[in-house]
Amino acid sequence: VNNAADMNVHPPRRPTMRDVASAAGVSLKTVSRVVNVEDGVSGELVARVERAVQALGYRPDERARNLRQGDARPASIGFAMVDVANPFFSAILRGLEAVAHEHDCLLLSGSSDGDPDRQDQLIESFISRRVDGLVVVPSGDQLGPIAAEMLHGTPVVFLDCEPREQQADIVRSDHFGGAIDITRHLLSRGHTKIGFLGDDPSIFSAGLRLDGFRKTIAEAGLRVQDDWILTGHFNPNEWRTKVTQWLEAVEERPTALVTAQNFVTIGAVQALHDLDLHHTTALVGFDDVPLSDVVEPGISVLPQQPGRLGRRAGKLLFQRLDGFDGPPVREIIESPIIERGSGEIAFTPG
Amino acid sequence: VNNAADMNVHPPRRPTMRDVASAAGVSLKTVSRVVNVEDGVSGELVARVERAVQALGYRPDERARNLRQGDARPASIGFAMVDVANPFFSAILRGLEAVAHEHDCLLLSGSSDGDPDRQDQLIESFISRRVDGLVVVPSGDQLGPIAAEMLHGTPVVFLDCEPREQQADIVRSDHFGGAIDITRHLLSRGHTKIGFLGDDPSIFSAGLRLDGFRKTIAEAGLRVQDDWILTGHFNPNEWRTKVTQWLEAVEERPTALVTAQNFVTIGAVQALHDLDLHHTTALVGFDDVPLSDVVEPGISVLPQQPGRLGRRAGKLLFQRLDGFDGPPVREIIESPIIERGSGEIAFTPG
DNA sequence: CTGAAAGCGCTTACAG
DNA sequence: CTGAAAGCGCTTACAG
Repeated sequence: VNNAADMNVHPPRRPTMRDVASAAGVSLKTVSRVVNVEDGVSGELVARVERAVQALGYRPDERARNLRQGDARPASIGFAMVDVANPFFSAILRGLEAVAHEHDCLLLSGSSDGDPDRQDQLIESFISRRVDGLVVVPSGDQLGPIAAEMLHGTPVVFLDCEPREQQADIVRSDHFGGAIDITRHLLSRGHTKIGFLGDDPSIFSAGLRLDGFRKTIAEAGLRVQDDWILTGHFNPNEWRTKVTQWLEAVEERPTALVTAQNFVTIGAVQALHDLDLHHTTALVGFDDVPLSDVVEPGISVLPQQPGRLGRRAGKLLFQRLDGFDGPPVREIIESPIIERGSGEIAFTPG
Repeated sequence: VNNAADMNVHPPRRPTMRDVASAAGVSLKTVSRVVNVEDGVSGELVARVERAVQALGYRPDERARNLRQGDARPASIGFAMVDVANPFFSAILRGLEAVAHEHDCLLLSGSSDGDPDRQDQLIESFISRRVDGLVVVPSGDQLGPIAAEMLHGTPVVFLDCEPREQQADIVRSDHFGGAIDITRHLLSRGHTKIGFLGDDPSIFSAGLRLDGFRKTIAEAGLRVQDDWILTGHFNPNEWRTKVTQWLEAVEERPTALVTAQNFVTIGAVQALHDLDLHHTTALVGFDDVPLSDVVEPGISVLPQQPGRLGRRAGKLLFQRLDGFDGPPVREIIESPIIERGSGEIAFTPG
């Protein structure tokens, strides 16, 4: 009782279940029962333990609990994405968060910045924390540590992509079909010189969108010109600069643009305005963008539904964690183009 | 060697350090040494252990390691915010993520949606995982479980707010001063009927911004009219509707608006366009918004620097975790207004 | 250079 | 209804 000197050492030791037990004069197991609201403890002991918990400010250590519990109830899931600063991903994250919260489960997340190595690190850090499940929007087409982890029975939902040779649940948009729709939309307005601006094609969705573009251009009997294709991983301001430089330098300037992602769309619209080309150059983008109906002309887009993607992926994951054992689910979400003006600018010769 | 039946049981048991030890014919401790790249192990044993690790696909359990290690190296930090779907917060998160990654540390995060109870749950779930530090943008002015946790020596950085009666590191924007600047900016253009649209004032930053607005209006000898103040927690579309209804219903319509947050700005700009008031109603917002220089008129804003806030908060937190023991740091970041047109619309009588 | 024992904070499986 | 023992997967502190 006279260890005041000890008690005042800087970070006062955090009370453990053992401390609560001795303070309440009961066994460890009794404290465990009370803390976990198991029944079969007399009212008096419950009260005594609860008083001790209060007095000491005891909080159970979830790591220790989880360590012994093994595969009781999902305690945490992990989400690996490209860049949380992109609203597309943060909206997915928000959807996942909501589902995880409903299941009283912690959500770990991180951005890979499109770097496959960084992604592998992320996934490994999730795995080393023994997450109960994973949702992944992969960078690159390597599965890295994911495949091995699936062998251990960890359910994985792939978002916005479709890994080869891997049986797993998938939720994604129709990138290929969407790119075809957008490209046809521009072709039907008379454009023959169409540029494509997008993420690095090593990202699954970006690659498929580029494929859809190429295929549609070729099918229209046009040639795909490589200097009309610009890809990379940039933020809106960087895209603005890139696109401006490109439009100024390109030998023959396209009369229409496909922008394959929200940051690209924002940068490209700004670049067109900077060069005063916004009323003559058609543009349709993937992803909706804030204020796109207020800009002149309005920005035509094929919107994704990131919040819905996130919630759906979360639902599927928890279904698996709940024991669902059916064949892999594969959901492909299509969306129609929203016409706001920029995509309906017709080609005018000369 | 003949337990094939056992091996095929559905989720094959994850190999532990003990499995590696027996496969390599060494002790637990030797495996631990190799896995943690401690020296003092003969080349031959290192090779044998590494072979076994490979063969079994062994991955250390970070929870168990962390449990025994106690306060060795920061393993994880937590970030509680209002809403990750808001780019302001996701940009902060991205900044924090970068710093956490530099320190090889896991970042946990979650959204409270402005609900203090939800925030307490979040913080408690972080604490029960024994995060080594916290970064918090609080909802409401209660510290909930944070204060108790700080007593245990867990460093906390408060972001974008300033809790009363709590010694802690703080990084935030100058909400009060910013609101004064914005309001004066509009007053100096001749406006006397100025509306304020913002987050629920129970959120620290929102409250301070409203205070700054009120004070400046009063100092100008004007009366603060309650029906010119609209607050709440909505997304851009909801704000668009709210603002439209409000502008249509309000007895005397303001000629200028202060929008205290990015989602509000987006919704309000859309509402002004919907009602064709955008060329006559002045508007200055907190936070920058995509495409704000492309809209007509351009949207004047007092930009925050969320990425910088996040990185700065992360740096401070890891400084504390590194043992820095100085007095609380208090950084207040000021920004100038970016004039793009909407804020410079002068009041025209009649 | 290598290892056997004890412990981190909790839960499981079993006794009484 | 209550508890003593063993264990989760690792590390620390100590021997040899």
